Amino acid sequence: MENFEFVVKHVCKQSGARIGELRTPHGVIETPVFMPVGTVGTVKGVKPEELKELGAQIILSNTYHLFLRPGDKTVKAAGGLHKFMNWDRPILTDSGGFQVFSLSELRKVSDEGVAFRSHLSGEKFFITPEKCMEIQNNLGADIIMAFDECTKAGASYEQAKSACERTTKWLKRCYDAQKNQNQMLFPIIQGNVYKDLREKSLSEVAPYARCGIAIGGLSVGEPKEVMYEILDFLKPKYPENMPRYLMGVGSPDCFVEAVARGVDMMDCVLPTRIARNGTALTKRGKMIVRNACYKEDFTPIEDDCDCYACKNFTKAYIRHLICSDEMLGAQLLSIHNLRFLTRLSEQVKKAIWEDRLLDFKEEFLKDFKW
RNA sequence: GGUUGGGUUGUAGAGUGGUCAAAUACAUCAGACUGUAAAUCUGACGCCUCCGGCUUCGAUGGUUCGAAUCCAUCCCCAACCA
Repeated sequence: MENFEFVVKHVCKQSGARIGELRTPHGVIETPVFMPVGTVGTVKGVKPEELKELGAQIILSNTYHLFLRPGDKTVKAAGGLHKFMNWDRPILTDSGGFQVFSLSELRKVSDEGVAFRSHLSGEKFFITPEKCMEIQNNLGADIIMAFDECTKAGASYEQAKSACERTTKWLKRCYDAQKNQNQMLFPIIQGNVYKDLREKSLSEVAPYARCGIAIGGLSVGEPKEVMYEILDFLKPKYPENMPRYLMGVGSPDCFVEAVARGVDMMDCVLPTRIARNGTALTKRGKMIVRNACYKEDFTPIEDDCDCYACKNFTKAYIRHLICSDEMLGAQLLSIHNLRFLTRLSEQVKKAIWEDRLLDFKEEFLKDFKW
């Protein structure tokens, strides 16, 4: 795969965390990286130029959502997702595997695939691994994800085992169906909180990994400590020379904890979602800017933040926008929250270069309350 | 000055003898949010020593076992007529 390459630039002597560079057809991604989520081909409330300004290197989109609307064929006709949404940096599309989990009321899983009822119209669709690859080929993201079965927190061993087996079988079918040299397929490890299943899943899935491997089925409701334990368990077992992508994580504390456990890539809806609901990320934890105590607080969300919102607006103003249901409030908080994560990733990278990530983690978590 | 309608817990607005501390909406306050069915959802919203008690429905007085609801007087508001 000459279009993709991952190079480890440095390994933190203190933590084992890595600095890496992942080359893709749309540019190089420096890891560890936080990837903003733009489910339907837009990071809600944030323009592409703003994403670039705040340091987003790659964004996520979703197979299931774009398949339903506007349709992958339409995106293809537009010239692919990059052109359609005017984003020339790398894109990763999730496979719809997470929707197998989150839309559990609207779907039925079988070995052949997943029967979905559209959450928009109720119309029935059947998504197979092959169909999933076809859609993702049409969308044209740089990194595409295997179609997996994600289990919920509290799933029984049997359920988790069955989901793992299915995920492996589906991966083989995805692999056979994926022919596009400009798209890198990431396999996904499942196994819920069961270490033997995680290990088995990893060993079954790793042979299919060419330039990246993903850890799925975490941060779905289990305690953070349990997630950290699984990451610790997996850390020495990954295949060499490829980035590890922890799917759906996370909050700033989880981001730092995961990088310290060898994770290179993460994505999460949290920063943009809580922004729309009136909450800002700060180094002390979350700040509910909507709260009355900021009514006449004419200072920025964070004094030392370099984002557009902090450089130009006060908490009192943003609170006013949020309370007035003005869309600019959500936009400004989204920019701030995403910048918070990209800035955090920059700080983390610096600490790795300096071989002091564990020190940084301790310092960061000392003040950060979640 | 007259006629009519009306004054209900922040606002609007139900309720017209007991099941009413009083529907509902909005506002307000607080919380949640982790591969986005989320610009969504949850809770609180008279007071208290809160599995119980206390004080409320313009004011005062009355009828009644019992009143936000019925009667009397007064105060205020709106529309219209002079």
